Amino acid sequence: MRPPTIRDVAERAGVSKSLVSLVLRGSDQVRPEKRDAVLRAAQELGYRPNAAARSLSERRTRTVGVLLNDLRNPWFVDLLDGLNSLLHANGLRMMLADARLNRRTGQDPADPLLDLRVDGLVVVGTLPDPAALGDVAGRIPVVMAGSREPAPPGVDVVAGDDERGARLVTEHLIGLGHRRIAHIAGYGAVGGLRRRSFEATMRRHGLADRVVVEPSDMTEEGGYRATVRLLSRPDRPTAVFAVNDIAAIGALSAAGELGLRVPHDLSVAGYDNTSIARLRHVWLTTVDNTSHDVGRRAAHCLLERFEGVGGEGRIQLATPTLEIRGTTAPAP
Amino acid sequence: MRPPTIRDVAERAGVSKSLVSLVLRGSDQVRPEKRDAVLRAAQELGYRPNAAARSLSERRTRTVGVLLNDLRNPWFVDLLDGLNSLLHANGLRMMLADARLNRRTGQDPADPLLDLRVDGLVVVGTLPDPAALGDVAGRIPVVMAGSREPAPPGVDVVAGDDERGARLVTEHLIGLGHRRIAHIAGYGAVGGLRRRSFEATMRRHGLADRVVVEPSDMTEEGGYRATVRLLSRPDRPTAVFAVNDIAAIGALSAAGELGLRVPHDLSVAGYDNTSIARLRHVWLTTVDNTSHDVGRRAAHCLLERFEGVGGEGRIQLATPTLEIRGTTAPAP
DNA sequence: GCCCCTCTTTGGACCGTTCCAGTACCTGTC
DNA sequence: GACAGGTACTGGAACGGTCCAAAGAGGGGC
Repeated sequence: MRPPTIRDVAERAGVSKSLVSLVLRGSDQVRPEKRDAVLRAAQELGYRPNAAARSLSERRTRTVGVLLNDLRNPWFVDLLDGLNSLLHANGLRMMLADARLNRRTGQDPADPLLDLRVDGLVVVGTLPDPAALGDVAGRIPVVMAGSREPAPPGVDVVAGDDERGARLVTEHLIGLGHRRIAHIAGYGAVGGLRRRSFEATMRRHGLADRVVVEPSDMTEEGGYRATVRLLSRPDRPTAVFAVNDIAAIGALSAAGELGLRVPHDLSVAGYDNTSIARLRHVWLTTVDNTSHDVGRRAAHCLLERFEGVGGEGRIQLATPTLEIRGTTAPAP
Repeated sequence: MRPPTIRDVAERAGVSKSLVSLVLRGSDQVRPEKRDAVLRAAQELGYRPNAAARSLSERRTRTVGVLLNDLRNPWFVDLLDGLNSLLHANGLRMMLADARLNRRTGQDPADPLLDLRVDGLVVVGTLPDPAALGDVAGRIPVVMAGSREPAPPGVDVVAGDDERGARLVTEHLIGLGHRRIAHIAGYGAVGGLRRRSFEATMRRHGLADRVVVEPSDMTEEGGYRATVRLLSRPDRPTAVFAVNDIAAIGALSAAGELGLRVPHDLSVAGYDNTSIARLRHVWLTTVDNTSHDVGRRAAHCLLERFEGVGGEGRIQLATPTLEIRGTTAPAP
C-alpha cells in the first residue's frame, strides 16, 4: 500500500538497488537489457523517486526558492516564465513563496524556503527587509530580480534599466511637442531612478525650468490625487509621466473627472506594461521591462553561482522598450 | 562549514540526539534545565531542522501543494490568504506551483508537487485535465477550490455559489428598472451556472421574452465583441451582465466607442470583484466571491481528510455578495 | 536493604536515496 | 595459463532526522 521504493523496483527487475539508481540517473555503464528491465519494472510499479530521500543523500535539493513580495500585483509573471525556462532546462525546480502571506505570521518570509534547504534563492520585487538576505547569501546563492534596492554583499541584482526606460518615455513626450511635462514620482530605488532620469532628460532638452514633479505612493489613489493637484495649477502640464501603470490609471481618472480628454487634452504615460495597461479600455502608453529577459538573466546568474563563478554582487540591467498606445498624442 | 545537525546540538548541550529531538518537538517529559541547555545550544549554532530528513523519517512532509492554473489572473490571492491562515495554524506549509508554467514543459503540472510527496493537494481554478486528479486523489486528499468543474470521485469541491451570485446581479438590475438585460456568457461549468441562473431569474420576474444571451470567450476582446453585437441590435439592451470582470471591461470599451455613457445610457455588471473592478477608473459593479472564505473552507476540508473524515467528494458553496459601484444605475 | 514504580534519558533501527569501494566476469596479451 | 585492464554490477555506509524498547536514576513502601 505504500509507494514503491527503489528496492521494490530492484526486486521486480531482478537487480540490485544500486543498479536501479544507476539506470534512473541515466548512466551509460549499464547493459541495455538490464536497463530495459529496470525501466519496465519502474513503469509497472508506478515508481516515483522520493525527493526527500534524494536530497538528503545528495545534500542538495535541486530546487530554487522564489520569494515574491506580493502576488496581488502580477507584473512578475513574465519574469517567472523566463526564470523557469532556464532553470527547468538545468534540471532545477522552482518553489514559490509569498512574502506577504508569511509576513503576517511574524516569521522571516524566507524561512519555509530555507527549511526546505533550497539550493538558491531568487527574490522578486522589493522586500521589506533586504538586509536579512545578507545572512542567507552567505550560505546559498541569492539573486534579486526586478528591483533596484541596494543589495547585501554577494547578492546579484537583475532588473530593468529604469534610467533608460524613463528617458524613452520623456523623449517620446518631448518628441510629440510637449513642453510642460509633469512626473508623478514614486518612492524607493526604482522611484528615484525614474524620477532623476526624467529630470535629466528634460534638462538635456533645455526644459529644466519646465520640470514638475509631484510625489505619490505609487497607488491608483496616489496617482489620482497627484494629478488633481497637477491639473489645478495655473500652468497646467500637457503631459503626465507616472512612475508606474497603476498611478497612471489614477491619472486617467483624475483627467476624466476634470473634463480633460486623453490624449487630446492631456497625454498620460505609465511604466511596467502591466496587463491593465493592455486593456482596450485603458490602452496606456507605457514602458515594457522585458521581464522575461530579466527572469532569464536572473536564472543565468544563479546557475553561474552554482558553478562557483561569482565573487561580489553584480548588477545586470535589461533594456526596456517603449509601448506606444492610445494615451499619448501630440501636444494640443 | 556545513549546517549544524541535531547531533551537533546534542554534543554542545551535552545530551543525546534523542533528547534534542524530544525538546524540539515540544515534549513535556524533559527536565527544564536540559530543555534550556538544548534550546540554547540550538540557538547558538543557528540550527534549523532539515525538512528532507524529517519528512523521510516521519513519512510525511507537513506540506500542502497548491496548484494554480494561471498566475496571470490574480483572483486567487484572497483564496490563498484564507487557505494559508488555517493551514499555518495547523503546522502545515503551502507550496505553490503554476500549472501553466509546467504545461509547456509537457509534464503533468502536479508532478513536481507529487515528487515532493505533499500530504495534500489544493487545485485552484480550472485545470486543463481534471481527470488526471483521479489517480492522485487515490493517494492523498485533494480539494478543488474556486471552480465548479465536475470532480473525480473522492475529491472535495469548494467554490462560490455562482447561481446565487448571478441571481444577485440580475435582481439588482431588475430592481433598477431594467427590462432588456443582456448576458455576456462564458464557457465551462462556471459559465453555464451563471448563465442559467441569469435566465431563471429573468423568467421568475416575468422577463423570459427579454432574455438575450451573447456568447464570449471570457476575455476582454470577447466581451468587447459581444457588446458591439448587442448594442447594434434594434432592441438595444439597457443593461449588460458579463460573466466576469474582464469581459465587463470589454463591454465598457464597446459602450464608450459607440458613444454610450455608462451608467447613464447603459449599465454594466461583472463578476469576481477583481482588483481591476476596484480601480476608480473602472469602478465596476460586480460580485464578490468571498474567496477568503472559500480558501478557509478548502483548508478545512483538507484538514478533515487528514483526520480520516471524508468518504465521497463533497461540494461546499460559499455565499457571494454584491458589490454595487459606479457602472450600474436606474434604467434610462 | 531490596523491590517496584515512575520519570528521564539513551542507543540503535529505520526512512529511501546516492555514492564509494569492491567483486565478478570478460577479453586480450604474452 | 597467468595476468592486466576493462566493463557491469553489488553491498554497505552515509545523509539527518523520528521513534521505540530499554536502561538509569530516584523515591517510597515493606
